Amino acid sequence: MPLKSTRGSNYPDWYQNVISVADMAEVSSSPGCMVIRPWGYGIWERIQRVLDDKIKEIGHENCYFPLFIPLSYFQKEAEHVEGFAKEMAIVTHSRLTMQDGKLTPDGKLEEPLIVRPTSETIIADSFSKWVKSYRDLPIMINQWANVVRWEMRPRLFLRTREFLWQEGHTAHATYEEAEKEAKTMLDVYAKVAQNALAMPVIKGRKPEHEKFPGAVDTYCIEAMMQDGRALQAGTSHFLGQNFAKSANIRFQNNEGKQEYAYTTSWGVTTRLIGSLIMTHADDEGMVVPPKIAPQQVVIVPIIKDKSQKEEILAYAHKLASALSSQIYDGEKLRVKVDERDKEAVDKMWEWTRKGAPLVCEVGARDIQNNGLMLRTRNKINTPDWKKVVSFDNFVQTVSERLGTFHQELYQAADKRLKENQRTDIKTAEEMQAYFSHQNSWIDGSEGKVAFVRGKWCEDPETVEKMKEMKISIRCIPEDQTNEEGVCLLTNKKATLDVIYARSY
RNA sequence: CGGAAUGUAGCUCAGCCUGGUAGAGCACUACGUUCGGGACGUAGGGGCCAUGGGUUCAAAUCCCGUCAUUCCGACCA
Repeated sequence: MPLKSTRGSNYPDWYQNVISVADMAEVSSSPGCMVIRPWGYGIWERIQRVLDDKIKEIGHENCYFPLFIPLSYFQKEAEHVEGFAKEMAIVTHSRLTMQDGKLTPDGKLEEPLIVRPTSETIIADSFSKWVKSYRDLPIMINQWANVVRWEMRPRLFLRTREFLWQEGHTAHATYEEAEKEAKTMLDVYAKVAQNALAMPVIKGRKPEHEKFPGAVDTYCIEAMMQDGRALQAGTSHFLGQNFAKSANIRFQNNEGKQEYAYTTSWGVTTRLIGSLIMTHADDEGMVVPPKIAPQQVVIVPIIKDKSQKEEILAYAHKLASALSSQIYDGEKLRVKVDERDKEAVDKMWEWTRKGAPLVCEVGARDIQNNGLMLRTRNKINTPDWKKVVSFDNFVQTVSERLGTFHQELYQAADKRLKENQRTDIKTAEEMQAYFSHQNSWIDGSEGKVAFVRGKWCEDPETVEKMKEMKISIRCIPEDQTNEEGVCLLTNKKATLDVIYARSY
């Protein structure tokens, strides 16, 4: 029995269904916010672990900055404040008092505090104190935190008022070094997306009108969702000297002269979990890539007769312990025996909907044969879904099976990305015709909309045109052909290659 | 923040038009039958009908306000 809504019947509803049946998150009673449930948070913890290791490998250190930022800090960088002004949560009072039987805010603050939507301004303030000499540079820090942006139309994982992220901030002595840092971090994001999340991405740079407020250059990775929309899965900004000048991050160079530092910032958010769902989930629920699955193998005991319970559980634990000593992706396998007092089938389907990669059923028959019944999540509804495997064979091959699982997820997503990225659209008229369709599940049939790779002339008038077509330039990809062609919005001569799409 | 729709049990919804103080299915609990099956039977628990006000002898039902959710738009990771 598939979900209430499928990808084909109602894509947005399907997305919410997956989150709900997989117990990943729910809408909170606190408006616009989400509760991230253990299975969803477990995935986030795995992503954190993988990414945190990479961030530290490069030489960044974790630290923590305040949640509250004085209002005046935002006034220092004009572009920055303009970009965020419309979506800020502002603390104006410090206590409640009872007035006419109603709790009323009282103790008005001298200066209102902003609940951080991002921390460039407050971190730049610290950087200015930390940096005196070129010998103090570079500064390379990162923080795992929550941020608040007052969204008017929330969607679980994709757009909520509060979300979790990692934000890295660095300061460097030279333009080149800072720019290289921004690009290095983009590479890290792309690799983590591909290697851990099994999600292929397109690396590129944002056009001028899509840049982060206050940035010189914004780099990004863009992924293709199953309805052909683009989702920005990570972003890295080269901030030039903009924030250094507004916060006075200056240092003395080796010639004794004062110079402004060059800064960067980069981040990924819990939105990645949304992208994971729309990359891998199917009409039966979630499918979690093994490297970030909280449980990679779940063992469900089949107990028909209570007298067999002890023996079957002992066998299940023997299997779990044998599997746990196996190594996949440099770590011991994460294995769970589901001992809850529930029907075995119910448990099996629950793990299917949650998307645990491998589910093993073990019962009396398996003890007899020294085997197990293996269900491989991504093969659901195919002949390879259910297989009887011997105990020893499974223990020996489990890491390889998880590796294959990851590969298959990646290949399916990569195939979708390649097959739905049109490069044969050559005129503004063809472009209009292509984007005349609504986005819907790209199931290989005709009339589907996804990405178009083509030319852009950079004229300001194209921005309005794209708004009308409800599309945007997702990025200017790294691999430019440098051949002259025709702009897909104006038919004017153009050489810049861009990715056009609708987006989340 | 603009437009539309919706708000009744944990979930999906009926009841509202034509006022008379609550229903179904699923889920949950117990017992039983089954079960490597996305079961079945019997019994049971659970709702001051989003919220505040108004009309009325009487409001889930009619009227007004507020809040929330979903979809569309603007904005955004």
